[in-house]
Amino acid sequence: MRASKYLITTKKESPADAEIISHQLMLRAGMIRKVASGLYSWMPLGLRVFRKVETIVREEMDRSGALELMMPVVQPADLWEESGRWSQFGPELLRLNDRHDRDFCLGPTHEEVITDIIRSEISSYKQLPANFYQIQTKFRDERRPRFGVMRTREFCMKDAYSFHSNAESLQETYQLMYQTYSTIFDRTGLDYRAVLADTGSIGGSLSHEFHVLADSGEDAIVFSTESDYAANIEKASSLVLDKKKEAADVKTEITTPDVHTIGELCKFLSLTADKTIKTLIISTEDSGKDKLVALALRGDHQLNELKVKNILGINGDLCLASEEEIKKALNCHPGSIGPIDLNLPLIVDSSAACVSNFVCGANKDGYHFKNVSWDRDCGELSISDIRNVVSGDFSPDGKGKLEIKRGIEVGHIFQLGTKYSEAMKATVLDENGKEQFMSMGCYGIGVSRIVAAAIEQNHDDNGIIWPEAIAPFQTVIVPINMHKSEHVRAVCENLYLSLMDAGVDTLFMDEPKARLGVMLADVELIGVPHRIVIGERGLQDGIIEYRHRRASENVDIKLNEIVDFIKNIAKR
RNA sequence: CGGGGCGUAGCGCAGCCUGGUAGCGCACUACACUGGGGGUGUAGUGGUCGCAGGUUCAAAUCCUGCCGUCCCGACCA
Repeated sequence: MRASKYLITTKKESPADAEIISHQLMLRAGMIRKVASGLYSWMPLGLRVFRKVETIVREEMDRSGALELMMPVVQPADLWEESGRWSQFGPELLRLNDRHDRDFCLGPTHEEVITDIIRSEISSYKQLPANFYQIQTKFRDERRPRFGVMRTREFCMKDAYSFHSNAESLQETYQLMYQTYSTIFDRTGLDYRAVLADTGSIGGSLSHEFHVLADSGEDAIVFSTESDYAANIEKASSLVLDKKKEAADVKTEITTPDVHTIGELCKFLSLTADKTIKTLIISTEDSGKDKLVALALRGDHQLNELKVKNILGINGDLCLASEEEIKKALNCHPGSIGPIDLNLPLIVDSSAACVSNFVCGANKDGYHFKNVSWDRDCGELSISDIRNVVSGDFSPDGKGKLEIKRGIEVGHIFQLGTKYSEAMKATVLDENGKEQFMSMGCYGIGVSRIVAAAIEQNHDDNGIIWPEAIAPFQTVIVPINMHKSEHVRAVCENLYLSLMDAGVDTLFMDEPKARLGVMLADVELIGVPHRIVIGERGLQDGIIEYRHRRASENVDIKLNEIVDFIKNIAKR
C-alpha cells in the first residue's frame, strides 16, 4: 500500500477520554473513531488488523471442521420467550419493535436462532455431531461501555454452537475447540492462558475462558505455581487445611466505641485481620420474599459474590442489606454484627471456620466479643467456600500455591448440555428410533477485543508493537529525501514492487516531501514490525537500513539481499 | 442504577469566579526557507461556545431544566 493513496490519520495527542493504553493508541494511530458511547467505526488501518485476526479465527475454525453460516443481528422475541431468556435477560438485551409493533431484540448471542435452525434441519443422530459458527456483530447494551474497543456495546464475535447425540460426543468437540482456540491464540502471537470459568448467564456445566495476560485486564485469574490448575477468581477455590484448634479461652464482651470496620477493630485491639470475623448481611430479594442471610468471613478475606449466588440459587445481583434492614432485624448497626446468637441463616466461609479465639461483633452497637470459638459459641454451622482466594493459598489439587494475575477475556468455551435443546425441543432420533434432546456446546471469541488486548500486551512509549501475524502491514519502506533523489525513488519503487510480489504486506511512505521524523514517528505509532529506511547516503555503499520495531539499533543490509531477508523474517 | 467530572475549531486546552470584539497549541491551505528523528517564517481556512428556557441594555460567562460524554462504584459489618 502506498501511503499517498491511503488514509493515515495519526495524532500527537490522545483524546482526553481515553483511559487505557490500547484505547489511546488505537485513537492516536487512527485505527478506530468513536461514533457514540460504546460504538466505534473501524478505520482502514484498524480494519486491516481486525481482518487478520478474523482470518486466523476463520482458518482454524474451518480446519476444525466447523461450518460457517451467518444469522441475523435482529432476532424475534418469540425465540427468546421459548428459551426463557426474554424475561431472564436484563437491560443488557436491547429490545425493539418493528412497524407492526412486534417485539425483537438485537442479538447478544445466538443460541436461540441456531437451536431453532438445527431443530428443523437435523433430525437424525447420524447427522451429528455438527458444529456451526459465524463471525458477526453482537449487541449488548452494557451498563458501562469503556476502554475503547475492549468493552463496547456493539462488537464482533466469532460464536460457534455444536450439537451432539450424547455427552461423550460433546466432550470430544469441547476438547477439539479447546485445542482449536489454543492454536488460534498461538497464531496471534499473544501471551494467553486457558482457565476454568463460571458458566454465567449462558448456563451449562463445564467452561473455560481464554485470557490474554495484561496488567490492565478486567479479570483476576489464578494459577498454581506447581500444577496446571488455572481458574478465574470467580471460580477458583483453594485447599483449606484444618488448623490445629487452639484451646478456647474465655469469651469476653469488650467495649469498642466508634469501631465500625475491621480496620478500626484491628487498630483498636492491635491485632491482625485474620484473627477477626466479619459478618455481612445480604438481602436475597431475588428469591421471592425479602429474606436476609448472614455471611461470615475472615476479616482479611473478600466475599466471592458468585459462590454465594450459586449456593443460594440466586440469579440476579447480590445486594448487601441496607442499614435500615439490618437495624430492623438485629437492632444494631452494620459495624457491630457478629455470628453469635444471630437470628438469621448463617453461612460461614470454610477458612473463617478454621479460626479460633477470634474477635467479632456482639450484635450490639459499641461492643465486640473476643476469644470466640465456633464450636462452643455458635452451635451448628453451615460451612462453604464463599471467599475469593488470595495469593499464597494452597492450590485445590494440593500441588503448589496460588498466584494471581490480570487477564483480558478473549475466548470462552461452554458445555451447555441440554439447556436450550430442552427449552426449545430440539431433538433427534437415536439408534433405537427414540427421540432425544441434543447436547450442545458453545464457543466464543471476541475478535475486536483481541485487537485491543494485543496492544495492551505489546506497546512502548512510541506506540504499538504488533505481533507479526496481526500487524496491519508487515513491512514499511521509509525513503529519505525522495523528492531530491531519483536514485532513492527508483530503489524504493523497485523494492516496494518486489516485496508486494513476494507476498509481503508492505507500506510505502511515498509522500515525496514528507519529513523523515514525522514518517518515523507515524510508523512507530502504527507499529509496523519491520522498517526499511532508504537514503542516498547508504545507497552509495549499496546499503539500506533495517530495524525491527522492538530493536533500538539499525542493521545494515545489502540492497540486493533485502527482499530475501524480509521474506525470511516476515514469513507467516 | 448511584456518586463525581467534563461539554468552547478536526484534536488538546485557556477564557467563565468578577457578563461587554471568542483565544492559544497541534492539524489543515498557500508560499518561501530547511532537509537523516514530530523544523522555521509569512499569510490564511475553520467556532450555532452541547440543547432549550430564564435573568440582563448585553450571556461562552449568572440561574433552571434537558442531552451527551468520561471516570469511580459491595469489599464496609
